[in-house]
Amino acid sequence: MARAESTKGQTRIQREKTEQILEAALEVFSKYGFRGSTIDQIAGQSGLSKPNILYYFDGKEAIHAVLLGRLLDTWLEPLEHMSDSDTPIDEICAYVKRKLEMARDFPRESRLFANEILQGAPRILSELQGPLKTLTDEKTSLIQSWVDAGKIAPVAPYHLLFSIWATTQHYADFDVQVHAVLGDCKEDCFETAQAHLDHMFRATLRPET
Amino acid sequence: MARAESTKGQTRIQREKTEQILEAALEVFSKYGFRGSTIDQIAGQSGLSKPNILYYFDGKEAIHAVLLGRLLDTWLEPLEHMSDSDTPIDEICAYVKRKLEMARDFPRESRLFANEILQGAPRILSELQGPLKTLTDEKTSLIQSWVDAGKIAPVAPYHLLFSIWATTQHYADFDVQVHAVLGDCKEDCFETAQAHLDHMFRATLRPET
DNA sequence: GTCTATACTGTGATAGAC
DNA sequence: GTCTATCACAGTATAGAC
Repeated sequence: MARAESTKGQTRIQREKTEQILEAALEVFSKYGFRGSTIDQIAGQSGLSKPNILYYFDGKEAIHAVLLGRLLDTWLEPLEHMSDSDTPIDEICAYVKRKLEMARDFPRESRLFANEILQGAPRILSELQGPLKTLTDEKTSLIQSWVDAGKIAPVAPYHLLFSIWATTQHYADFDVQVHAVLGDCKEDCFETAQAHLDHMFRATLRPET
Repeated sequence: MARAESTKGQTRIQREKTEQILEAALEVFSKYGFRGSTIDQIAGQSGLSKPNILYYFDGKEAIHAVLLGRLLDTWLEPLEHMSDSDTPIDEICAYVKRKLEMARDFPRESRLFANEILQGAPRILSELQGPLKTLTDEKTSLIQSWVDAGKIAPVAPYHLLFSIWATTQHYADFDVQVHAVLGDCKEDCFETAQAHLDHMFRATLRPET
């Protein structure tokens, strides 16, 4: 029994099926949450049989855990890229843009994350208090240094980040509501959103003269 | 069998127990989502027995439906109050403040709503396309009229509303993440958030001179 | 390595005593 | 009107044939 735990020592077939399962699981978990999802649904979505899935993964939780584990890296990456700059407003707005693009291109990942947080983050609380907190502490210090240098308006760094996360992820997480309200714009929606958020955060950060 | 459908013709005891159940159900549903919640949990939370709950309500869905029905009225009320004014920026910021207070005072309601939307709004899609869309169409027209009159900066009205909803509800819906990142500030968190959002939306809306 | 058949558990809902 | 006991079903997981 291989029970795909380490990535090493797997045949090509095993890797492919593992990916196939994870892809299907992401689709299902992001739509119905952890408890709302069944292995049957993942089986149907992936085209594999239920026992076959349980051959590759050690249960429903294990699949979910792998997805969450991968997610956090991807999720934090754009923030890691934000670094010191002579034009901090551009730097922050580039981060906003990147984050919005992720909401557009990876809405399922965003919803998987949202589902988890919304229900009290039972499976990733330690990740939030560890890597996430470390990174945000670091970046809020950076933002504070820009404030202190008078390069941007005196904003509350943590809450600025919250506003960025909230406004960008909203387009993925509340997608249904957005489209119910807007009727049905397509990509146009993201272009307008991009322009709006750019305006908003530039205005927010512009130092008083 | 009374099966509490209409509010009329109920004894005082019936109303009380009904409320007791709904209160417990809100607690549970907001925490675990619809499918993640069990009647057992609601029973435990309310102090009533499982069959007793099913005596008052026609099943799990029925309880959830009542909660969602009540929610939408409460949820839209602050937006309804936003009306034409000589100082539109104050009017919008008052709305933001009211919305943030709701996130603080009714986080469970916010999460119940978020859970529902996140999973595709299967039970309230028509409400979104009906009452919610009607109201937002009306209010975005109002905002557009302020833009046209040059009273506020040229923002995209729909996306302005999305930003307000996203930033305020974030403090209820992503509460766990907020506290993981901040450590443990208490009410202080909401005061700082209030000041931050006020600054952000004023800056966003201030017309170019 | 993959399937069929099946055991076991948790959950929604009902029947019937009190 | 409320409880105890129980059913029926869905869902996770396993055993064993192939």
